[in-house]
Amino acid sequence: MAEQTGTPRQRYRAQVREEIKARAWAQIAEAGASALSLNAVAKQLGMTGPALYRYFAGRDELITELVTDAYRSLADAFAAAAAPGPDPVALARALRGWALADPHRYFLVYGTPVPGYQAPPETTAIAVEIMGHLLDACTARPADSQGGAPAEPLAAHLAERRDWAGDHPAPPAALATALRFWTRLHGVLSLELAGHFTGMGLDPDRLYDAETTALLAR
Amino acid sequence: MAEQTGTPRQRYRAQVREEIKARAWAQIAEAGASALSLNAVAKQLGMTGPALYRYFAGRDELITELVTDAYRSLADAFAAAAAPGPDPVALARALRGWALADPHRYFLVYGTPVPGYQAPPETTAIAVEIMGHLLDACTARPADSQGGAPAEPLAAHLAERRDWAGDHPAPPAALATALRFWTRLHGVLSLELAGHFTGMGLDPDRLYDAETTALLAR
DNA sequence: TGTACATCAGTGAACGCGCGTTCACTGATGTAC
DNA sequence: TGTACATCAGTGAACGCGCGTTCACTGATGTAC
Repeated sequence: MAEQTGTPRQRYRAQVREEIKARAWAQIAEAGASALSLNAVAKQLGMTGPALYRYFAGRDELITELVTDAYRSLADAFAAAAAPGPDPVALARALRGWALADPHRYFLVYGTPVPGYQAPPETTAIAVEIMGHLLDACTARPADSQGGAPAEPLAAHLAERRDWAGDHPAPPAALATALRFWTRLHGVLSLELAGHFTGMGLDPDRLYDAETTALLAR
Repeated sequence: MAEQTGTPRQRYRAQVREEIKARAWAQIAEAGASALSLNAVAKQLGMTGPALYRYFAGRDELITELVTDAYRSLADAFAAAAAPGPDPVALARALRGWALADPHRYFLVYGTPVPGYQAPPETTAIAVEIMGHLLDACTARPADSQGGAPAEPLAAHLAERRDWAGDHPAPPAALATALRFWTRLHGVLSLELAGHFTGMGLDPDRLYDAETTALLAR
């Protein structure tokens, strides 16, 4: 995983940084992001608290790095899912797989904003990358590939504001489909991960599949 | 608002309880639920920390009460929206109005679960009440009122598991529509409130309206 | 290959802070006669 | 109406705790000659 370049000391540094982040994730998984404590992470690594300041400027920088990594991991998951060819269903599965693999990672990115903290600027580029894969898949659909005038009002709005699409040449119909994809899958996912379907006695798997299918039936 | 019954002391107690909760909400709105501090709330009320223990057994009980109140307020908002008659659009507007009026209240109910804490049992009944209004509105739609065999696979699943609907006599088609309503609107809302559309340069209002319209076009 | 030096990971003590919670108490409010 | 008593809201001190962060330091690792 980690690059094997640089001096021994550099490699050691990189390795310890990764270990710190791994422990931090474990701690977040247990008690949520707001409970992340530098001292506790250090103790788990057999170090004292101040030692971590050799690797991160402070708690905020650590969290920032974790958020960026979380975004990055979703982008990678999408890239892997898109590798065989453009396929919305593969992306839908990848999104859910990514979310279920570590719910707290999902929440760190898409859940309740951490108060007083805002995502680092790099995440914008990664978000564009993520949506890029989705737009690829949608554009490849015959139903969305036409560049003609979109029948729905939403597409008109989207034709004006396409910053989120980067410089992707997707036609308005594909933009609309991609966005619907995004909001609807997150709708099921966020309720599922927050445990609301368990309380309702429903099977999230079926609901997610149903939404995916419905999206493509258009 | 508060009942004017009971002895003066009881009325005073109820009043102070309400004040404590109001301050707690303000604090949650500022820094999130995990930052809620009894001492800080007490200080804002011109009291010392231990005084709050006359009113709540501890921090957990206070949060539990806030969660219950949050659920209750949504149920009330739905009841008010449904008063003129069954109308899905009115409920959709009520949901968004409720969420935007106090995003942290939304997050307390539908956002990242507070670690180590789980919603009190009363909330289940309120959730059924909330879905009841939604089911009323959907059942009233001609498209969903038929009791015939549902065309979609989702409706089959829903016909089996209808605990979340309480004893509501909604036909499977209405169950499916209500659930779609619920997940799709939360999809837009949760992304909106977490600030993801701002980052994308999109107008959440338009997206929400589009989803509402699409849901009824069926 | 050996020695002198520089780098730097990690320690331990200390800083000030705020947290939830307990306890014995004061003093005001309400009640009973 | 007045007095004796009970109730109970709120205080102030104290408990132990963990937090993020700083600082001067030790001692191991790597580098230069």
